[in-house]
Amino acid sequence: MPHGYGYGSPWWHGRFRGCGYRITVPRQAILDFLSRTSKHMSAEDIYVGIHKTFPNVGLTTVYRTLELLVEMGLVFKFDFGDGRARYELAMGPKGVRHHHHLVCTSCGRAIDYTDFIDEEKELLARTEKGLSEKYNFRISNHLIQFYGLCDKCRGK
Amino acid sequence: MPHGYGYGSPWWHGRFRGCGYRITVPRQAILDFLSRTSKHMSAEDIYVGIHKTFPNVGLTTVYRTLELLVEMGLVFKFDFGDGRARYELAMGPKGVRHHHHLVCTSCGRAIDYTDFIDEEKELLARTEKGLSEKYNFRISNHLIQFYGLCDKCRGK
DNA sequence: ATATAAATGAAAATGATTTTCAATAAGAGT
DNA sequence: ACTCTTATTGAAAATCATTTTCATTTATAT
Repeated sequence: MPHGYGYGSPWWHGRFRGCGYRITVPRQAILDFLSRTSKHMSAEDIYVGIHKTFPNVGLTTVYRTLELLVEMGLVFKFDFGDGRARYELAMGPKGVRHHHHLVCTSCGRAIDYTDFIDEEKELLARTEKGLSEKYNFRISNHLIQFYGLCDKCRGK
Repeated sequence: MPHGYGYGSPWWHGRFRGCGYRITVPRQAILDFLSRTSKHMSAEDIYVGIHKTFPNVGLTTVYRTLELLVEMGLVFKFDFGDGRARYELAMGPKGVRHHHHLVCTSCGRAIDYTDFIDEEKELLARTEKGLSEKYNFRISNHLIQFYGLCDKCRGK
């Protein structure tokens, strides 16, 4: 099997071992679950999602694991303004899934978009460089979100 | 006094009256306080800030007023990732204060920046147009934040 | 197989924000 | 100015996502 991780250890085992973190059932369950969806999941969504298969993984552990994954850079954490954080796998075997969000201020739905990323990337790189120098900031990340009304909510 | 609103009713009275909202002491206090600062204030910051002069304005009213002001578009609400919302006056007599933020992931400090706004504006306008059409979204706003370590937090 | 420290789950704590509800006050009409 | 109507308010209680505590379990180095 050239490329792909169908058999053998999942690709992220090395990252864990390298950081001295243990590979546990809840962590595998959560990463596996996240890798099977492209939606924006809340901690509770994930808890519910794995509960059928792993009934003894608690919500606390989901929160703790997500915090760890965010800190490791494996997961992105977003705030769409409804008071609960959303999580998404940052990258898979194929690399970083770079995208931004269109958030509906009425129903809270968030749509991923990857359009215009190339021009955007170029501008962002320049902006980051300029800002880093001017404010002596080490920029590691950015967030772009557009807000508005989705097609369903437009008709009032 | 040509231009400026030093005497007479504050500029936002009309907006309130037009919406059928009453002009009350707490609302005046909060708007006045926000117009005197350029910092990013939490609801409690505002509560504390006006408490000396207006000891009988409660925290509940601060939250309620901010919600109203955000809905009216007079105030922007931001999330810098520390669990408490921050508020800023959206515009003054001089117009919209368009800027974005550099957020330090270590100390939580947020720096305003207005650099590169012109190029950015152009790209954003194009992106908004494209996204609006493609996803049938009515975009009304956007958020851009850069995350990293500020000068003070860089030296670990 | 064993030791040891990391990881876990349940319950309790936290803390920002919201809701409830009776009391107050803004503003229209007089 | 006075009255009426209803929006607005403040205090206390409720909510709810997330975090902390702590005794127990488990991954993994030995």
